[in-house]
Amino acid sequence: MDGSVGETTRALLAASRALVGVAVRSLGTIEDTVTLPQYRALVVLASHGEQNVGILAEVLAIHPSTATRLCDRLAGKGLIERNTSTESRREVTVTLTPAGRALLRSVTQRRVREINNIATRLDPKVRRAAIDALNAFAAAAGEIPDVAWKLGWTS
Amino acid sequence: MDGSVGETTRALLAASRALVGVAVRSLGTIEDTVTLPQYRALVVLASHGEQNVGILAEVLAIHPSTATRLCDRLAGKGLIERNTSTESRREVTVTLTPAGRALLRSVTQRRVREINNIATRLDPKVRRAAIDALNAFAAAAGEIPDVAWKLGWTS
DNA sequence: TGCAATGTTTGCTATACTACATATATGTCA
DNA sequence: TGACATATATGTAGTATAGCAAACATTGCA
Repeated sequence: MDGSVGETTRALLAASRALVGVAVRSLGTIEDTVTLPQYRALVVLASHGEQNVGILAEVLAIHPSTATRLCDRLAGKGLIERNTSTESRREVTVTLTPAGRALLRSVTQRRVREINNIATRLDPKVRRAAIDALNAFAAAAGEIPDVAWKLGWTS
Repeated sequence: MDGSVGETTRALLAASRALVGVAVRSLGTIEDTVTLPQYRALVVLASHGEQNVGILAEVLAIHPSTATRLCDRLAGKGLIERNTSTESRREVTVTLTPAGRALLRSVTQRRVREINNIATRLDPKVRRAAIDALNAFAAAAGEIPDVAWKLGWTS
């Protein structure tokens, strides 16, 4: 135990497994409501506000026509709403509906609840140290050009 | 800043986003080789050794017939091998091939590399604290009945 | 006005996942 | 041996993702 990078990496890898597990379980709630690509689209809309179909496609790295049909299904489920853009009548603006927002909220809530659950079990002294360490880590990670939000995995 | 649970949760949530982002990017490498369900199957085989098709189906929570065809595709790609079980000739044992193992290794390596990259940027003192905090977190998380490995997200 | 560029949708095709019902092979027990 | 249970595979069918090509609507500019 010397605080070397290697040891930190090992610890982070272990924490990574745990936190990814939490993230996956939080998605379990909605897996029969929306598919993963659909969920990703919702996350993009939540974090970046309403978008054109084209922008959405670009962000998700899918073909515009695929985005159209993905929106078909999300709209069919009442999770998004399509409106003609106010700026240009050929553009279609996609917005989260209250139901879509609620779905995302339920995922985050579940995630927070579980993380909170785990944090409660930490020794107070360790917990104090964890805050600084984890914030520092998140900050350091943030310096990397972040594409994860594109994939809808970050919330 | 009082070291309360809420603050820890916030920090963990931030770290979670960062680490999940890392995990997702590490999967990006292989996304045109295997699908997510296929990857999950490989992870199960890696972490739990060779399995029957039936057990695999159960662990992945999919129908046995779905597992059969998933194995068809993985075998077609040379990532797994099917053999008649030594115990019973009606059972089929599924094993990772060296190629399958290599694929998983490449994902983990990419993950380690990126985490290492981030860890390097941490202040040595913080890094020291991070090790303890994250190990404690991973340990605390481990006490929860963990189903994440079922989903193939933990490695 | 007419024509090119832009944004979205639709037609088509292919692959994968999914399950249910059924078939086949094997094991087990009476 | 014969009947039943178990393990896997195959037939069939529905849904989602995905991309390419083509149609369509709209914008903007010459």
